[in-house]
Formats: sequence, structure tokens, C-alpha cells
Amino acid sequence: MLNNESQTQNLRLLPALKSLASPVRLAVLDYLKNPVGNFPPQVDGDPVIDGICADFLRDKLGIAAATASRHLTLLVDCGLLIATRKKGWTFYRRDEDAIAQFADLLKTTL
Amino acid sequence: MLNNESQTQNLRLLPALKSLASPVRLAVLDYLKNPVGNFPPQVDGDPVIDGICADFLRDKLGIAAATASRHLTLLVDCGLLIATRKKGWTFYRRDEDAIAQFADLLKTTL
DNA sequence: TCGTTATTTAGCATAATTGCGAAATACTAG
DNA sequence: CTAGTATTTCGCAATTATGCTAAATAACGA
Repeated sequence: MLNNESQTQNLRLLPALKSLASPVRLAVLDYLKNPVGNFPPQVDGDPVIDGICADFLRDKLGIAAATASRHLTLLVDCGLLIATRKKGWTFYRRDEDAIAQFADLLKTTL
Repeated sequence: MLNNESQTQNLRLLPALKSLASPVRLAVLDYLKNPVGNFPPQVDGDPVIDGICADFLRDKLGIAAATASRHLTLLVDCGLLIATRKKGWTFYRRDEDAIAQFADLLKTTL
């Protein structure tokens, strides 16, 4: 039976697990742990409160803007990142609560 | 810089994360949490000590034996499952220590 | 409004993953 | 040794993921 309760529980983990199964996206989460130390000063958004703009992340990752955008969208869609749009830029920061919740759920249900 | 220390730490998580990013493999780990309750009695291997043979897992998953074998090999290669070969069968069981270690490492480094 | 810049979407190419059946292998039992 | 069974490997097809460039969109500033 594929639809028992604990299996359903496990499937809740799947979107975040799929997002984390990528060196690029792991790097994004890592960089954003220390937004002030890892990125140049920002004018229009606070690195801690708002996050880091997509362009800085793209530069750090060394990939095309379109590709970076897709990676960031995936992380937002699974709930691990929060996007804040302000003055034409999109800032991304970690959702520490969601990340901790995910890690806890993984620990207890895996 | 892509090769800083915490990034290297994160990449250690990658093989297990890739293995977990699959509904089939999540189901395998789930089934093996209760080997006695989830599978028929086994003659040649103890369900708890040795694990469950590939054929029972294949049957439970409802996929071809070749496909099941590959999924199981992936889980063994990343260290989450232990394979025991005995009397012509291969038995698979969870490596609870490795699973717990992985979950702890994820909790602290993610 | 117009031009510039940041970001996303679209379209495409390539690589990786996942599925299968068939064949090869490993091992048991007789 | 031989026959039979469990498992894995091989070869292939379909799907998904990831990268790019170019075009579309959004938003600011002059």
C-alpha cells in the first residue's frame, strides 16, 4: 500500500528534498547564511532584513541570470527562501523557521 | 569563492539528498522502518537483523526488478541502507546510525 | 514618456534520471 | 554438474533537470 500515513508524511518532504539535491541551490542557501559577509553592500535593500538581490547571487554563482532565477524560484516555491520585491529588485533571504522545521521533520520522519 | 569551508560541508550532504529526492526511495526507507509488519515472513534472512530481500521490496514498490535494484543500490551507495548478501538473496535494511547522522548534519549545516 | 536596468519567461540543446525487457551473473539445491 | 531462482548489468526510450541566449516584463529615474 503506497498511501499509508507515514508514506504521505514522507512525501511532504519531497519538494524540499528535490530542491536541496543540487549543488547550486545548496550554495545559495550557504551564501545566504552570511549575507553581509558574502556580498557587496546593497543600496536599496537590507541584506539581513530583505535579503540579497538576484543579481548578486547570479554573480556569486557564476551562471546566467535566467538560470539563477530558476534556481531561486525553486527554493522559494518549496518554502526554504523568501522573496521580497522592492524598487525593481528581488531580494532573497533564508526562511530560517521553515528550514529548521524541515530539518526537524526530516529527523523525525526519515 | 565556491570552495569555502561551509560549502564543502554542504556538498557532503549532496549524495544522500539526491538519493532522498525520489518518492520511490523515500518509500523504500519508509517500508523498512517496520520490516516485520510490512513484508511477508522470510525464511532465509531475519527481517530485522538482515533486512528485506530485494524481491519483496520490488513487489511492494510495484516496479521492475531491474529498476528496484538500481534504487536500492543508490541508497546503499550513499550510506543510508546496508546490504547483506546471504544464500543467494540480498537483504536490505536501514542504517539507522547513518540516517540519524545525516539528519543531524543537515540540521546543523543547512 | 522614454530609456535603462533587473528579473522572468520562452525556446532550445544537452545531461541526468528513471523506467522497461533481455541478457548476464551469482548462488542454491539437488 | 545441472537446473532453477534471485539479482544485477546492459541497452534503449521517455521524462526531467539544467544550462544558455533572446525576448518579454517590471520598475525606476530623468
